[in-house]
Amino acid sequence: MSTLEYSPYAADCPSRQLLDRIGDRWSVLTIGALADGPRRYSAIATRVQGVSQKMLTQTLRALERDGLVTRTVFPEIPPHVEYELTDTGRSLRTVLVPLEQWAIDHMDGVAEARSGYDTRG
Amino acid sequence: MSTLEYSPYAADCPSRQLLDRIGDRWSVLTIGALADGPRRYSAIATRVQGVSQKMLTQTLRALERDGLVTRTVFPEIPPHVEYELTDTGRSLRTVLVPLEQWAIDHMDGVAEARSGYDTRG
DNA sequence: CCGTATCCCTACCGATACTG
DNA sequence: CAGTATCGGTAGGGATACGG
Repeated sequence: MSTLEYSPYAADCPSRQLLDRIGDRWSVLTIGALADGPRRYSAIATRVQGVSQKMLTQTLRALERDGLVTRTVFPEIPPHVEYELTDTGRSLRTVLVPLEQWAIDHMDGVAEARSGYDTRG
Repeated sequence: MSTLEYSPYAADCPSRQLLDRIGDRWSVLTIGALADGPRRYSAIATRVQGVSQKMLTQTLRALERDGLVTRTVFPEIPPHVEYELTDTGRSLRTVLVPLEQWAIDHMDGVAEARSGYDTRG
C-alpha cells in the first residue's frame, strides 16, 4: 500500500467523498451517456434506461456542481438544454470505460458464481 | 454508441446489476483493502475507515457470492478468517486502480468547482 | 421541452447487544 | 476474533402533479 497522506481509505479524505459520489446509482451511466458529445436532456433520459426525471435532474446538477458537466440553455421555445462533459469529466470517463467493459465481460461469470453460491446455501 | 446487444444502459442487463453492486458504498474500498494479498477480517476493518461491522460482513459476503473474494476459515481458537481476491476480483481491481487515482488527482479541483458553484448560488 | 415541488415508502445502514 | 440479531433513524428515490 502507498504511503500517501491522502487516500480514499481515510474517512475524511476528499477523495473518499468523490468516490462516494461517483458510486451513486446514476452518475456513471449519465457520464457514459455524454461520452460521444453534447446531448439534450431528453436524449440522456432515453439512453439511461430506468432513470426517473427527478434523479436525472439531480444527478446532472451534482455533476455540474462538481465541474464534470456543463449545462447550456438555448433561449428558444420550446426550451432546449444541452449537457456536455468538461475536460475533467472526460478524464473521468476515460477511467470508467474499462470498468464498464469489465462489467460486460464478467456478467456471465458472476451470475454463475451467484447461483453456485446460492445452491450450496 | 456501440450496437452491442448487452450494455449497462439497458435496465435489465446483468452488467447493469453488476455496476449497481460495485457502486455501493463499500465494495470498491473493500476490494482495495485486499489488493496486496489475503487479509484477516479485523485487518480489513482497520483499513477501510468508517465501515461498520455489519456493513463489512455484508459486503464481504456479497463479494464472495459474486466470486470476487474467497473466505477461508482456520479452525483455531480464537477464530481466524482470511479473505482473498479471486482472479476475477483481481481483474476488477485492475480497472479500479485508475479510478482511485483519478479521485486523488482531482479531489482539489472538484472541491474548488463546488465552492464556485455554491458561491454563485 | 425541461424542469420543480410534494408526498411517501422502503431499503440502507449505523448503533447496540449478544454468541461460538 | 469474527461474527449474528435486532432496532430504528434517515436519506434515496419513485410517482405524481404542476410550472416557465
